[in-house]
Amino acid sequence: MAKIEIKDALFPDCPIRNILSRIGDKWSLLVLYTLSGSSVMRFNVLQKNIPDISQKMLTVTLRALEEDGLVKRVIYAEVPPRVEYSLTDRAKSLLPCIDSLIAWAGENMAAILSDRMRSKVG
Amino acid sequence: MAKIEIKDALFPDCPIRNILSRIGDKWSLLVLYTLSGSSVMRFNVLQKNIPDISQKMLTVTLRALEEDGLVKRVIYAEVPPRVEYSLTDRAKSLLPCIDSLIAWAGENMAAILSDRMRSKVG
DNA sequence: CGGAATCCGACAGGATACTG
DNA sequence: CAGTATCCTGTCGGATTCCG
Repeated sequence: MAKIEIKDALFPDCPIRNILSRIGDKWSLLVLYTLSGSSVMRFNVLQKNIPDISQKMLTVTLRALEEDGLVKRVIYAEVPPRVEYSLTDRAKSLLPCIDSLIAWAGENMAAILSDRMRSKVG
Repeated sequence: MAKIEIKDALFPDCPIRNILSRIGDKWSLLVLYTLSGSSVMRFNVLQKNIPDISQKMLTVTLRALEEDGLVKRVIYAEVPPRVEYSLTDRAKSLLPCIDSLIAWAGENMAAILSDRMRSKVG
């Protein structure tokens, strides 16, 4: 999952490749979904909602999402510092896609798991 | 992207984590989408349609999708051997999600790219 | 033709320590 | 609090070779 690439090398216009190179990593979709839970969220709240993300990966993921115009980052010049993250309109337009994926998973995951079991046995 | 895990260790019931652990890798979505192009597809045709996939990764990806009940594999006892792959009904029910993702990408990728440019400069 | 097996490099991502 | 900066490891996936 080469998130670094701005465009896919061989197929710069393939939507699947380009979208996967952005949100197909381990954390992006999870961060977007978590952010969709409230209008604005601070760094450490975000981290508490995704307990097993390291702060490095949270930072890296947020920066990448920000570069893609999916997340807005607002820094308040206070002590202690406060940084608030929120979804951009562009990200909000992506939410239905994510939701439909989640809905699909909710309906099919149990069956998938039992299929896995059978394929392990047989 | 730990595709090996049957369930996510910390959140076995989180749909996002489980779905991502399956189709969030480099090739799965691309293979599913390619297969959706025709009712049945042979191994080497599939490979020709995804020129930069190695035959190892095509095999691995197809096996994983088969285990999840997303791809059906039919072997014909001929010489030379023939193996045909097709989407299961479960996979077909996932196609709308994939399509909406692609559609979103089609509408937003250009803007994302230009945002990237600006964030590189500024 | 459609794989399986092996070797191997690159890099995503975790752990830890430090800072404004 | 919200990060950076290193270091280090696991694994993903490419290249190659061999097989029914």
